[in-house]
Amino acid sequence: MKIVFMGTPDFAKCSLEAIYSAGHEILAVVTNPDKPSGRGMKLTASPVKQYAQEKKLLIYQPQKIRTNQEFIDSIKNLNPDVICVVAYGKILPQQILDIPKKGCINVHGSLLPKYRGAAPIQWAVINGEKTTGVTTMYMDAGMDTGDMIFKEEMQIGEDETTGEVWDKLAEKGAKLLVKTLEAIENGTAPRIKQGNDFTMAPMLEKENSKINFKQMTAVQIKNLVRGLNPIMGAYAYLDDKKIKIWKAQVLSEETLQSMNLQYNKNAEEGTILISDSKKGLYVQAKEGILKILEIQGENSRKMPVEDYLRGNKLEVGKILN
RNA sequence: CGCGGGAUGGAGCAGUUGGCAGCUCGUUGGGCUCAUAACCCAAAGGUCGUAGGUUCAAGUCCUACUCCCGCAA
Repeated sequence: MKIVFMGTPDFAKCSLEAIYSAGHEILAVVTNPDKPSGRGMKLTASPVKQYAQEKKLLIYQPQKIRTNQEFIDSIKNLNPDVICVVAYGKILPQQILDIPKKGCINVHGSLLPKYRGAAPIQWAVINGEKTTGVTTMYMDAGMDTGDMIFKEEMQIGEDETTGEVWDKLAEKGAKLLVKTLEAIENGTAPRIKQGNDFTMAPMLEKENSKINFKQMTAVQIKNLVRGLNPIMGAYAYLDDKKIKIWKAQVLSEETLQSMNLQYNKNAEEGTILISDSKKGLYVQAKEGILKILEIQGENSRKMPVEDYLRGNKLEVGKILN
């Protein structure tokens, strides 16, 4: 089929690669403009653009699309059968949605109608979901509200991070997209209404990455930590210094006690119970103990706690907040 | 020219006004112990990122360069 592909991050690149390999004709690739990013604010091309360049595909990088008639017309002139949108980063106007004869297809990183929005994978992990998946759908004007075509479910491991789930879903999404395109070509693609039983997964704010020991349980903190790995990392303050926690594990008080270690059993939430480069770093949390496995100090790289504690003393009794 | 931090034995850090290069851990050997990730003793391991400069003397001060990292996007 003749396809226009729209997408930006590596998640989208997977899908582009898959449909390209599946032999579809890619008329054009639309991706966000190169943005200054990283240290030194160097202009960086999106993963999708890099792939498109490799394959010498036609690339569009419009700054705006809603009011960009010139861009809309050029897409129209390509006369695509289908437009595939995977994590593009912009909302498409009705005018574009109406262009392809066989519709605009989107790959979304959740089992719709759960987790509509920009950060479905992150929120699924943060909320401690046991399963998630990918969904393909016909796009409409709403935010991830279109009729669904196929879904594929996937388990989230207890210690899996957003990064890991992300990579797996990117693969699954790519395959599902290929399958979806086949079905559309054969005219066998279903249209399943989403219904009203939906939840939202909005873009993550900085505020979402702060650990609140007073309010969150040990399990919630652990889920937050892995949910924000490797995107921004969950942080807490110790003596006005920000420390990020990249990996943590939950222990029950009984488990810790059975380990025969000395510590204050009545400490308030956030208190450092044990800090030892051999035994590890344990912090009191609500409904459990948090064993911190990977940490990052201010202006420092992330490292295993054992390493961190060799050069940085975290005193027992101090409180994280 | 977005802001900032850093480069010191295998790891993580310290090194004050320039004056013998240190700490915690690991490694190796030995000792102690019913036993241990415990304890004791000993050893190995660094041209202090690169190149210049100032100085009797530079990890430390000056200049340039390379590489790494945090924030912000």
